[in-house]
Amino acid sequence: MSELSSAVQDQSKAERVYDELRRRIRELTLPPGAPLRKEEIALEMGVSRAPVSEAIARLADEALVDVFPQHGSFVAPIRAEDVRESLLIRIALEVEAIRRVTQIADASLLARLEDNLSQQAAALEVNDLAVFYDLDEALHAAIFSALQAPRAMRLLDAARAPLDRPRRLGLPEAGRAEATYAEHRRLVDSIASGDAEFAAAAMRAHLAMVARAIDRQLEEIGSTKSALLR
Amino acid sequence: MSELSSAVQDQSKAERVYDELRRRIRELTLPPGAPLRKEEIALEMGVSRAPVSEAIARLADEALVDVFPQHGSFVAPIRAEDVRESLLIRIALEVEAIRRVTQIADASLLARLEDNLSQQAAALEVNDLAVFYDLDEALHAAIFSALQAPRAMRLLDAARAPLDRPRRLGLPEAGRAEATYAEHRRLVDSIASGDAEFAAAAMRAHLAMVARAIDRQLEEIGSTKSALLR
DNA sequence: AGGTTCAGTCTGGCATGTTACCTTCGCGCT
DNA sequence: AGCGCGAAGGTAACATGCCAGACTGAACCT
Repeated sequence: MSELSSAVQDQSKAERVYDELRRRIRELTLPPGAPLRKEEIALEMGVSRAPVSEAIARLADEALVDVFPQHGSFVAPIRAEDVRESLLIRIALEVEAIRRVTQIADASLLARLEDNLSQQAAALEVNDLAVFYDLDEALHAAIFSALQAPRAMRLLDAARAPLDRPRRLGLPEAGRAEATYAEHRRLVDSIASGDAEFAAAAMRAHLAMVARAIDRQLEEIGSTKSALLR
Repeated sequence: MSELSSAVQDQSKAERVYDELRRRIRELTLPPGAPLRKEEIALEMGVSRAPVSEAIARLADEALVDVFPQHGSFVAPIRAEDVRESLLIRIALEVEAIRRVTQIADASLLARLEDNLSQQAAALEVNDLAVFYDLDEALHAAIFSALQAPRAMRLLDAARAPLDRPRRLGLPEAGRAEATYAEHRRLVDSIASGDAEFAAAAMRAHLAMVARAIDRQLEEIGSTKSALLR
């Protein structure tokens, strides 16, 4: 048995459980409020309760899970305050990041960003929103990765997770993807310009639009599926 | 027995171990490179290895501890890259925070900030740098706490921890405390002005000075106590 | 003598048993 | 019938035992 599992074990079991649970929560396969029974999860994933506990502890850090000691662990409801706070963190990190990246951007980075933008345009052409969103995430990640700041990038990723759920719950808005593309276009152009203040303003404007979209989605969710909120 | 321990146990054992280890690492009681033997720590703190493991995992998240699987856990060396990244995170969060706080600051907050500044002046008067630094931290915390963003505040706290060690290791610089006080004075004034851009610039300037001071300390340490760095 | 292999020892990761606590539900008391 | 109280079930937190991988050092081979 161990020969097979060791082949997969480039990451620890706790890490695998963490990744899997996180994915399910972000995709709403595990909906807000769902109980996380450690025993059950351990059984399903073929591990013991210990790595499951560690995974849940990490998810609790990211506000994706609520742990009530001696009572139970549950997928966290979508709390407006958590979403606001995640946005604050995201804005802080991404605005500072683009400021710095603008000053160190080289041709190779700009080429990668342009390539991503082309793919975004192609995805829009065929109206594939799932791919478009992946590219959206990839663009932001590409900008950030130029900083060589893995820990900060992890924080950004953690901050983005709670923002995924309202987006997936709400209906896609007509024209929003096209508007997003235009904002991304401006982001890349502003990086190419080399003007940090200009780039920061572009990022801030972009994320303000993201914030407004999420607000509308929260409202939409609140009026129909309030059970998921609290 | 349980009556006594339950009285203390407003926080879990894992949390107590975490707090204690973190304190020792920040104060350099546990110097960079020191091995963290779980068994030993568990024995000393009167708990089992499980909560110690959880504490160490959390410290590894904050880059205060390096874990080498199947080999050992050690207090992380002071890595220039970690310090740089922590500063990036700190600047990002604090600049964004002061922008927002400036827009929502009320008289009560300003009064608290002014009170803190008075105490800073008093501490400088009697040349008590330890108290001055506590007040420094408290001032930043007071600004941030106005945001009602506990998770972001935790991130900020985590980002500050790696910056403590170079400061404590290096010699205090003549006049630096006085200069810091002046920068703090400008920070509070800029918040009172209500101009978010101005306040952000003041915070950025302040943290740039902090960064330069830390850089000098890193250099000083590097030339004399390089064992602690790598 | 130098290099290599292999056993010993130490470590963290994981499995599993135990404990203490919180919730709930049902029984008994008023 | 209503209300309080206590027992039971379920949970996270913790204790403890076990295992596999990584370094170390010594013996052996070249």
